[in-house]
Formats: sequence, structure tokens, C-alpha cells
Amino acid sequence: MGTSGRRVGRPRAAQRPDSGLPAREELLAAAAEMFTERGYAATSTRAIAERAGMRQATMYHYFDGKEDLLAALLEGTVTPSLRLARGLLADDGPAPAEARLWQLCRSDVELLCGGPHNLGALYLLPEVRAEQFAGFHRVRAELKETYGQLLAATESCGALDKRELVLRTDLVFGLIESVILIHRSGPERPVPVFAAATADAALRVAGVREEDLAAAREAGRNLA
Amino acid sequence: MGTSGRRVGRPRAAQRPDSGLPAREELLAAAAEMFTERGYAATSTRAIAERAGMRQATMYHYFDGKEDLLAALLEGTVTPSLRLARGLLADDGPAPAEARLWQLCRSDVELLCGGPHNLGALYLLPEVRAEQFAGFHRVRAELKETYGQLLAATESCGALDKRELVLRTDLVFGLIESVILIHRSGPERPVPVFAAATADAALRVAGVREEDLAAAREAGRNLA
DNA sequence: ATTATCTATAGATCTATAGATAATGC
DNA sequence: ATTATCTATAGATCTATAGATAATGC
Repeated sequence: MGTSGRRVGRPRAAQRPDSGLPAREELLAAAAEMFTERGYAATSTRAIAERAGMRQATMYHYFDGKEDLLAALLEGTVTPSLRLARGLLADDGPAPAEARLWQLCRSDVELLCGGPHNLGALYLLPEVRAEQFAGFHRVRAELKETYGQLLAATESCGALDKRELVLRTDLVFGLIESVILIHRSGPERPVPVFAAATADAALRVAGVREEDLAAAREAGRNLA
Repeated sequence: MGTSGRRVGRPRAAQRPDSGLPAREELLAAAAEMFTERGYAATSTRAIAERAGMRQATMYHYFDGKEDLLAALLEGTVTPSLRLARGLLADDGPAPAEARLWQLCRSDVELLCGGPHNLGALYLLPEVRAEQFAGFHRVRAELKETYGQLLAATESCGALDKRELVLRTDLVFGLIESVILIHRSGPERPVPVFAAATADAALRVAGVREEDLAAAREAGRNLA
């Protein structure tokens, strides 16, 4: 049986060229596209379901509603970053904290800008403050915590007191997340170049001196 | 006649303690609050009008609809920044570009974080891409252009080629706008402190060396 | 029997307009 | 006469549920 043999259940009404994706994934992809292109507000459950090739009511077989879709999309955005961040933090190899921070920043920018849609922009939605998104907020807070620990281990931030360190962390993390805004304005720039430049900028914000930057960058690249 | 004498027109149905604001302003304030707190999507024209003390239909006397309100709010956010930016750019006093850039960054952060609501977050809405917001986009592009000109005049960026300069501008402008995200996470930090720290970070991204920072900051403060 | 889907729809909105009304202004 | 507001509502949604149906699996 190939991937798209006969499937259980009543056939779909409007059959389209089989995307191969499971229905749940298809819904997520449709929601990602429409939320980012038209806006969360402006996207109805009907529009999502229809784009995923099924009728509106069928969506409820997979998700509890629009907010549930949004929550799933958001968590999917941060989870890969967090996995990488943990790896870099645990890595007790010889790479200095500066290099690991550089690599983390670079990869996060790639993740945020690499996908077909600007999913990051979704967590600016005020809706995301709701209870329902606690899971997402937890994961994101953990990612930020990792940034903080790497920063604390750098030479330039090592001497800062707690409060100053939190401020630096906010600024670096903010810079990385701001690529969501930036990338929109100049999408003709190649992502790898942009990601490296943003990682450079993050180290500058961290206080790494211009003359130490190249070394950190080189060492960082080798962690990829 | 005091500010709140008898007013022309049919009296309001539900009279509240007279806010003193003209109806149009009252609507804008209500929309600002609800858009940022509950979300644009989740806010109905009825909710806005009611909070402004009038009935839903009355809103249409002042605005063409929800999008029109959003457009007005957005333009109001950038216009003061742009005015300041132009002033700093035209100022042919003795202050170096670094100092003027610092001051521009500092004030923009104050403006973005100072208001009662996080209005900046609104222009992340995908809805804002629509035709209707062309005016807002124009003003914002002009503000960014000013950042670019100040950056080009700094010592550290003077030698960069066109493309590199655009990249730096994007990163600095992005950092400033990212305070929209950052400020949400730590609103217990005093805004003036945060604004100065962000301006410092912006100069670092611009490539200003650590040992030149203090001087630029001092000169920048005197421009206020 | 289980599953994935469908059709149909109740009930709850929400937006925008039409037309009336109650003030002040002249 | 002008103005700012009101009431009422048509028409267009949209969400979530109930219940039917058409496949496969055993």
C-alpha cells in the first residue's frame, strides 16, 4: 500500500489532488497560511477547512476551534529552537559561550525566517495572552532562560549584576524576535546572510568587542 | 462656556461621567484599549462604541469602520516620532550623528512604551498590509529613512557600502521596534532606564565601540 | 465496529444603513 | 437648520453541534 491508498472514513466531498499530508497537518498548514496572509481575525474556520480540502464541520474532528489551531502553530514554532538551545547549553565542549550564543542566534533567525510563512508574527496577537496559550508561553520562557544562561557565561556580561543581565537578555532576545518585523521589509536578502548579520548584532548588544567578534563567529559556525 | 457646556445634538442614551474628550478622541481611546487588550479580531464595533459611551451606530458618524479606526491609531503612533527624527536630522548643531541617533532611539522607545497601551503591537497585524494603510506605511518608511541617514553619518557605518548600510538600518530599526515585544515581558522596569539601555544597544548594533559609548550618550542626553 | 467525513442548522453574533429624534444655533 | 445622537433592523456572516453516511477493518 502506498502512502495514499484507500483511507478509512467517508470520502471527502470536494476531492483535490491528494496532498499526501494527514488531515491534521493539512489544517495546520492552511491555518498558517491564512493567519499570516489575511490575519487571524479575518480567517474563519470555514476558510481554513475549505483550504485544507474538507468541510467546515470536519475541522472540529481535529481541533477544538480557531484558538486551538493557533496554539498548535505557536508551539511548533518555538519547540525546535528550544531543542537546539538546550543542546548548545549542555554542550560542554571547548566552544566559548560567545560562540554558542552566536550559533543559537543564527539558527533561531533561520528558523524564524526560513519557513514559508511568518509564523512568529502570530505571537504578537493579544489573543495569545489567554489561558489557553500557557503551554506556548512556558516553552518560550524556557528558551529565553537559555539565552540568559549563555549570556551570563560570556566574558562581557559575566560581571553584570542580576538586573543588568536580565535587561541584556531581554534586548538580545528582543533583537532576535524582531527579525519577524525586519524580514518582512526586505525579503530579497538571502536568509543565511541575514541570519549571520543578526547573530553578529546580537553579540554586539551583548557587549562583545568588535575585535573579538570574528573569532566568536568562526567558532560559532563550527557548532552547526 | 466651560469645556463641557451644553452640546449640540441629541443627548446620549447612557450618560457617563463626562470624560471631557471629544467623541472622536473617545472612540480612538476606546479602540486603542480594546485592540491591545483583547485583540483586534475580538473587538466589535459595538464594544468600542459602548466603551466610548455611545451606541454602535453612532461610531459611523466619526469613522468608516474598524479598519479606519486602526489606521488612525497607527498613524498617530509614528507621527510624533517622525517629527522628532526630522528635527534631529536637520539640527546642524555640533552634536555628532552618534549622539543624535542615541537620542532618537531613546525617545522612540519612550514613545512606544510610554503610552498606556502597547499600540506598536498593532502594526504586526496582517490586516495592516491592506491598501487602506498606505498612509501609515509611508510615514513609517520615512521614519526608517531618517534612521538610515543618521546611521550613514556615524563613524562606524560611514565606510559601509549601500547594502550593508541598509542591513544595519534594518537591525537598528528592528531593535527599537522590538521594544514592543520586550516591554510586555518586563513592565516593572522603569521606562527611562529601559529607553536609555535600548539606545545604548542600538549604538552597539551600529558598531559604536564600547569606549565611545559614554560620550555619545552624554551628548545625546543634552539634545533632549 | 470504527473512522472520517458529510449535510443541515440553531443560535449568536456582527456590520452598516435607514430613518427618527432631541439638542443647539440663527 | 444643523448637528449628534438614537432606535431598529436587514443581511451576512460565523461557530459549534446533532445526526447521517460511506468508507475500511475484523
